[in-house]
Amino acid sequence: MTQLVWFRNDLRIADNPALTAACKEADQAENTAKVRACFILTPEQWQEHDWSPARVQFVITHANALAEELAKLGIPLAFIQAERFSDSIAALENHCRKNSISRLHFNEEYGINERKRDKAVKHRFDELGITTRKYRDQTVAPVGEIRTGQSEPYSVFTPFSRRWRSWIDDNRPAVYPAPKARGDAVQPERITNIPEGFEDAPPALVKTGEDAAHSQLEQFLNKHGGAYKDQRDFPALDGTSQISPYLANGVLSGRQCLIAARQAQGMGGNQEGLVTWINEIAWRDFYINILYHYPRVSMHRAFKPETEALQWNTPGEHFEAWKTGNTGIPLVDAAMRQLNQTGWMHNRLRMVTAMFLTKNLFIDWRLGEAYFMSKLVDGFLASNNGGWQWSASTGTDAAPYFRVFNPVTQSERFDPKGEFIREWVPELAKLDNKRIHDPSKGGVIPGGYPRPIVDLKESRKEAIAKFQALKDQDERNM
DNA sequence: CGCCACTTAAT
DNA sequence: TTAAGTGGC
Repeated sequence: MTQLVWFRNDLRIADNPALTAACKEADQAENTAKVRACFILTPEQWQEHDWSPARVQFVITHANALAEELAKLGIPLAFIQAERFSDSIAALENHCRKNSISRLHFNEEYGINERKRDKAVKHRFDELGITTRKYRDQTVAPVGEIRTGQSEPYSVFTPFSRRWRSWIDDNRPAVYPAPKARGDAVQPERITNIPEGFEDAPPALVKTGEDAAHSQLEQFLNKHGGAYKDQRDFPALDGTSQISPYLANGVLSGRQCLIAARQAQGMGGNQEGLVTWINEIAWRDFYINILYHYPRVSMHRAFKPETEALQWNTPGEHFEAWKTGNTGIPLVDAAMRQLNQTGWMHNRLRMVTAMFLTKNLFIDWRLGEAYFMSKLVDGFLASNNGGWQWSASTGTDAAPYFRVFNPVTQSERFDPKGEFIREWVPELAKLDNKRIHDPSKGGVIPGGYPRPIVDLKESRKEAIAKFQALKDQDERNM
């Protein structure tokens, strides 16, 4: 009787329902019952899902750290090589045979390919007589639980979040207990090579390991949590939690974040900041639920089907300028350079750059979504897709199409002294606080910095007209 | 069915 | 302040 925990998007020991359950089942069996673990490397699949080198290196580093910590508990973690999800089924089967596995435990993932893979594994393992058990781990309120009065999924955030908060008050989620040592420590396995194509990543953004993740979380809640509401929109400030790489790859769970934040609230301090931050955890749960209820969003389809008729511009020089941070709009360029150089972008700037690509350049949101994934260390399908579709007005709870961020206005509001711009677009560093937001407006543009590649006013008007035409078309069809 | 509220922009 | 719009109660 050996239990196998299959780690995927949950690279942690604490608060891990699959791991806790496997250990419990082993404890209830005879003395010799063992717990093993595995992680499957599927680099070709990662490539296909646009995983960034930064993310792959983060995952490998943290899988190694996980193997080390599990080894101390007497739980050996095996690394299994498979190119794609479809190969991982046979590889897993082979591993289970060699290690006389009787039960397989894993936490659910909600992308369409992940779901297909898990279904195929269950089907095959049913034939083999190996029990599979899956757990709803990724959200604070188990995915699918939060529904309207008519038991329908929510498609708008605000009512979802109200229901979510009351669910939490009623259910008081707790973390799953971390398992105790199950015997002598074992020698940990280790991945030593970075898969081909993922070698070239920016330096690691955060420290490695679960302990480091928890310190980062605690430090944020204690030092910056209270000011979060007022500071989170200013990219030059250290106002955000910076835990997204951990969260996106399961080194921290949403539950742990929520419980830690509520604890910090209980200890006094500014409540409003933490309320706002908890709302961000709700956004994450919301988008995971959307992915779960509407699989089309992970099949490159718009949440609002009628927006599929939009004729996006062919991506050419404009798309290149956006990617490389050479649009002539300082805040957009600063943000894109931050992304390219660090694998991370401030959240407000994700909205600003996404709106600029989809509304001002009128380039397909799918291209932006894929580009972000290919660079972000915290690239997470549900949130990235949700955010892009929100910005493009093709998604749930979309920004009304006539509301287009003006990137220069955003710059004046959220980087008033141009500090963030100066850091990432050094050629503009000498401009004064007024001119730095739009150097093309009067005066000489510093050498090498481009003029804006589009007219903001004009392009905004055109985008709104295209959405308006779509709406008129829709009404004629009714 | 009428109303509230909205990761907000433009005025 | 208002509102080119609208989901959910």
